[in-house]
Amino acid sequence: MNYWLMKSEPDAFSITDLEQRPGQSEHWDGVRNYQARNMMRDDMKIGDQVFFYHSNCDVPGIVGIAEVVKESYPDFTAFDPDDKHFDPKSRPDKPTWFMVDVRFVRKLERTISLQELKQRPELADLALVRRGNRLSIMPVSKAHWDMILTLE
DNA sequence: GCCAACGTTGGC
DNA sequence: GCCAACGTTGGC
Repeated sequence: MNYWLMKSEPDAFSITDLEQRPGQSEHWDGVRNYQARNMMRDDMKIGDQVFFYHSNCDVPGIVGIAEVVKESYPDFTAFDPDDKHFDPKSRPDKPTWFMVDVRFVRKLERTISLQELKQRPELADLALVRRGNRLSIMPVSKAHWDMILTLE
């Protein structure tokens, strides 16, 4: 089993939004970065655990846990000219962009803030806290996953 | 709102 | 293939 962290702006889609979706699951559309796409397309498997991270907000940090429930398939929002994430280069017969479905598992008892994660020497090589990192999806080692949960 | 740190685009 | 210009991300 693999572990991941996925960023979302809570104004656009929050952990509470996921919790309130029918079946508490949602497709993770809109990823338009090749590195992130490759991880979704090639490496994210059913049952993988995901830290749900709120970015671009008052207190950026990890707020909950989700789980992969459907492996990669074409991101159909790329085909829709009216969609914010429309990409004319991605065609249904040859899609550029992919997504997975995730399901709500639980909220953390409290937000584990980015500031707090940065202060932990054990997490110094966690991709999230590395300088200049902007990846919206990144792998988390089991050791880091377990360590982060002890902070809860 | 600012701006650093990227990634992408396109002229050459 | 290089690289300047531009757009985006996301913390602060």
